[in-house]
Amino acid sequence: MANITDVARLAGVSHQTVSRVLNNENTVRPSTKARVEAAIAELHYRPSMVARALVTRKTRTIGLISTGNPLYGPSSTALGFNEAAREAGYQVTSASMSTSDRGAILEAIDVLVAQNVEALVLIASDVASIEAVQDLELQVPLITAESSGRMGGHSVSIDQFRGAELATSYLADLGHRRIVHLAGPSTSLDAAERERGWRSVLASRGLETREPVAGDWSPESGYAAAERLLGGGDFTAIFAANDQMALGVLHALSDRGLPVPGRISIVGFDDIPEAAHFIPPLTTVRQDFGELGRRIMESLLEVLRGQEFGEPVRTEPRLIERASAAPVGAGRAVTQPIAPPT
Amino acid sequence: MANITDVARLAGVSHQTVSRVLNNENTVRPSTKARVEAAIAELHYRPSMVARALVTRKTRTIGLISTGNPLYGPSSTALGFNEAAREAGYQVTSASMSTSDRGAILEAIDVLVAQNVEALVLIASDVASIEAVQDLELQVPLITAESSGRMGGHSVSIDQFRGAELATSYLADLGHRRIVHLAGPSTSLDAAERERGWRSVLASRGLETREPVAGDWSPESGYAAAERLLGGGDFTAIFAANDQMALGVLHALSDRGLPVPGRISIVGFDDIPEAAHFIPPLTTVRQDFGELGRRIMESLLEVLRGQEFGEPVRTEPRLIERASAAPVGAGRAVTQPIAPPT
DNA sequence: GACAGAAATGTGAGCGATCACATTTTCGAG
DNA sequence: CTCGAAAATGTGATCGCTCACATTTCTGTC
Repeated sequence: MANITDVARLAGVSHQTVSRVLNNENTVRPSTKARVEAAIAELHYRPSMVARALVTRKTRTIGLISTGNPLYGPSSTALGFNEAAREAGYQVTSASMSTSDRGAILEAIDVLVAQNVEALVLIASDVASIEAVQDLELQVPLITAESSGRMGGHSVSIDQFRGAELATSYLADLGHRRIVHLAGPSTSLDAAERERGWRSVLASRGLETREPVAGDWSPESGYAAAERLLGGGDFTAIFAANDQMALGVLHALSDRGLPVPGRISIVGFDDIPEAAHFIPPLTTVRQDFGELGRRIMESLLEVLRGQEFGEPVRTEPRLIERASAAPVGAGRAVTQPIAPPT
Repeated sequence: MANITDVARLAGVSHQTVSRVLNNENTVRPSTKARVEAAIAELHYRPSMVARALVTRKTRTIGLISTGNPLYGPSSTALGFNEAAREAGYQVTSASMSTSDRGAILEAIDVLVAQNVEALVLIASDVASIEAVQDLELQVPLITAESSGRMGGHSVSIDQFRGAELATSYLADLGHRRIVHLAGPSTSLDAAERERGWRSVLASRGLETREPVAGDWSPESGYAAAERLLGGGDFTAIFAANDQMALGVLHALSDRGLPVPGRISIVGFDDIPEAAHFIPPLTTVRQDFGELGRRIMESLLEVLRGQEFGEPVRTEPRLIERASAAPVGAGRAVTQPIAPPT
């Protein structure tokens, strides 16, 4: 590979002039600039980012850490972020891991920092991940996609609390008085926010609050949770903390012959691409993950340009009405606890 | 940040000795090694990967390009790859894009190569992406996750053809004689392989082959395709090229009151986490995407160690039996073309 | 305790760019 | 023309490390 000196020699100028052309400083005479560019083209020269990074101390690279399984939400956020970063001229070095192990996260951060990333982004909503980075002394800014506010200004998120309010109010407006919650795992901050939103609406409307049952986001856990919910007493609506669990619920109710929304209404969360084709199509809370990813990059750019972290950026989700929730009494309400199948 | 000279000074040795400790060459006396390590710890020293890369010309970085929407398959593959890479001491710089635009791909490769990645991985199954890289003259090895064999030895994949055979044979063994195919987009190499597998089984068993209807992987397209399929004539089974489209089919059939698998059996492809909770639970072909990602890294390591590309690595998918396919005639077969709803 | 050979450590150059500053060239005004 | 300021270009140091080779310090043997 040719280097800057080779180009300089061929163009008959000094290496510094080549450097000036490379960084298009406008103190180079058009005629020399043309000569240099010709030499660059002839040698197929590409400046070494590594050498440049060594002296400028800028790698134009951002470290992206993501934990947990490759779910639709985080994956979409990562994609949105990645595209926005590339557009802004940044590279993204990603460290993905299926665990949220503190040691693994710190190790990944260490490697990224050693590689001189200019900033870190953490896409993860579980307490373990957030806590792992919370009080870290870092040389570079770190932003999380996290909605509880625990990271102070260093976060960009979709308002999970608001989303849960939307879902729960919608069900309450439909006349449901007993709205149970299928919560996400207790390790998830987003899950906690969603539960909080649900509780808040129930409380403000004076509705009974039954202790929620928690799943782990998977359809399996949704299925299992539905059985526990059904064994636990009377209700007409379920607010599930994500669409996958809602699917499990749909399945469980179908297995028992309980019509949705005839007897039980369901609202999910996320609006995954499948949700519109669940049977029945799922009413859910849509989060624009791509947008979230782009916003993260925007915030990061501000910080990288020297601005202080401002208020946490928080965007609003929105309710998508489909067919899984209906006015209470549209079918017969479940009035008795239902025994599990024998 | 401290540099190698600072450490050397504090430890009372030369920078070269520090370098030796860093690269744990065993020509350093244990006592000096300990002194150096103490100095490293005291200064919180971390060697600059950038400086190291400049001289060794090795960045220990791999460029990962992925195109298209964040589907379960590619995302899982990327995760598996990322974890394997980290374990092997490599970083992953990823360029994800929702398009498969040739220009965008070449641009991304250019940026990655300029950054001195040691290898490139392309996770994409559409013709455009593969063609974009197919005849590229690159300084670094490039591996694709691609099953058609178009990339020669430079690919690692799950045998899509075999998976389709599995699905189709399963339906045929169940007694189905008219098995239609809901294909993936014509731009997808994987889709082409799946269709080829379906055709192959049909041909070898002397079964009628109806022209498949193509979707775009989305549940919406599955729904629409089901309607076209139903309008097109008689059949008792559908092999859908992926689970999401199978979901759309399930939805369409449910809307028409056609029982699955009573009248129509369905087999999908991928085994996404939701598939087990579709109504009915979907019989499908499972691909181990995480494994695929790890295999890609394995192959890459061999190449990076100087071995030649060998035969393309090809792993087998496997059929997961659930409830969406049943022996023909378990319900009444559809004998007349069904008019679309008015 | 002298010596050779091995083991341990040190020295200076160089990777490929940018930075700070020095030097040369150009251009317009008098 | 000459002069001086502005524009254009050049020079050498430097970023933080590894490489190649030089030098010093240990060993063990006689």
